[in-house]
Amino acid sequence: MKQRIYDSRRQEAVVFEPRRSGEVGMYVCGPTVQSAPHIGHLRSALVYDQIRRWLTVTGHRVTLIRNVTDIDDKILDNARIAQEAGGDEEWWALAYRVERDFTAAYEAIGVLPPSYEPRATANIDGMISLIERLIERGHAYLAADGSASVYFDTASWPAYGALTRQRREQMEAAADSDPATGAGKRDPRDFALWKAHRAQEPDSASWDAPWGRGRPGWHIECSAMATRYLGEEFDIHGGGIDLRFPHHENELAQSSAAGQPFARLWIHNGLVNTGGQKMSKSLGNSLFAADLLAEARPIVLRYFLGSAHYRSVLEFSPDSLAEAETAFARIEGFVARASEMIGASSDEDAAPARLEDLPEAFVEAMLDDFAVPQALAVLHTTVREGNSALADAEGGDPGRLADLLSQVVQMLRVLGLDPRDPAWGRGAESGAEAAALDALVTGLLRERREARAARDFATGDAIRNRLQASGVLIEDGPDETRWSIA
RNA sequence: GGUGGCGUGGCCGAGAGGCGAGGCAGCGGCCUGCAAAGCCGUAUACACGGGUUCGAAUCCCGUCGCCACCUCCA
Repeated sequence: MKQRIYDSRRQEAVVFEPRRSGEVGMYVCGPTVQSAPHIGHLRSALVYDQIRRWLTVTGHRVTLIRNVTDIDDKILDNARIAQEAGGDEEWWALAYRVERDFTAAYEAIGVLPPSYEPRATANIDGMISLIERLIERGHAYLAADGSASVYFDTASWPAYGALTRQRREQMEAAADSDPATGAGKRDPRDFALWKAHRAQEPDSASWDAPWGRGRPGWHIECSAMATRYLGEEFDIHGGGIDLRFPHHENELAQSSAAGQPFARLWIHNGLVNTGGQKMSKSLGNSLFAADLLAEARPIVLRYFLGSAHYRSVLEFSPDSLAEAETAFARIEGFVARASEMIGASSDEDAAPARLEDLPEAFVEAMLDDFAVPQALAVLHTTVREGNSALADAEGGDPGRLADLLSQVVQMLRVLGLDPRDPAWGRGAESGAEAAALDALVTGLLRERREARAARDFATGDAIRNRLQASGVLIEDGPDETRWSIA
């Protein structure tokens, strides 16, 4: 069975054939680093992380480029507002600080670093060449007001609207979001490729160009960087569904008008809703990464974000993370108990996921447009079988248990959810603290065992309650009592 | 006005012509001194009305409701 991917340009699932067999070039729209990362950014990054991991497992060498847009109106605005309030942070310092927040949040939930993360400000020359090419070809023009602004001429490009199946004539004639730089446009649907420098903006936010000093418009940076790192034609372009228009439409228009085939396949991930409503800055219902990470373990947050198909809306409710915690803890519980029972080796821990070790149903789900929720169903079913095998392991088949454990761990690894992966940090305590805690708990459990042996259940239960109150959960097994931190 | 999506059991969430994915919560049971964990069992679910079909949650027509995008968005 071949990999199928839903191409949101063609609006249908297609069999994925990379340009070069065994290699995939993938460009994903990263954040505009203007303010703190929220759950939507995490979901988006996670979606492409899982796709990238899966394509790697199925034998592709994936080059993943995820940009950082570190120059735009909002960044300048936010820096200016903060400065007016007495701050002294430059726009570029703000952008860099926010970029680090993003990196930290991505890393927290186990998103692997892309192959490269180009910054817009480091690719101005590529954007300038692209704009020159568009001017030469008659698809861009200098602003009529004599400023250095340059606009894409949508009327000159009949295919404009191809990505989102909209006809130019029927598009709402929206006023330019920024009248100051929107001046000199021939048509309200034209978009800025280059924004002339304005006196009130810092000099550090402008660059020289053949038509005058200024800074790049939004959209052009992605065209330039995708081409630079992946070539004029590449396999997959991804991003949030809200970027489909105008951002991706404009990328496609300017790149193809410049004579480049550009992306062969477009992937768009769904957004996160709260209370049935889109979460966004303007609605003030943002769920920030920092708050979520304070509320739930990172691995649980990752599990939650993968619980809906990547193209579906993911509904976040106040109970979501607690529910995810319960569900994921069940998987972890099995992995822990089964590992103890059969004593999994550390060699096995380190082994990368292998296609042939995965259940067929899991593989089929992933091949069918990365159907992670279906893959999770296979995972849960395997865990249940594993727990059954564990329950009668005494007189049962240890080989079967080992096999099921291996399958579960392999699936978790593919999804980036292996609780034994050192990336998750195995708890915060140092070795000495862990040893001290272990000694204390073990001592209490010994006292409890003695009390219970003497049928003094009141004392035994009191010890259990005390441990539970401290966040230590205990489970009585046939021979010994396991304990874990809640 | 244009473009696209959605409506599945208490909740989340897959599926897309024929065996009721999976998770959370609930209920009954097993295990346990009691728990916890785990296992087993447990639901006349597909917005509404028509139609096509031997058979429709799935396809077609219509209706209602919700959401997103149309130059700030992941």
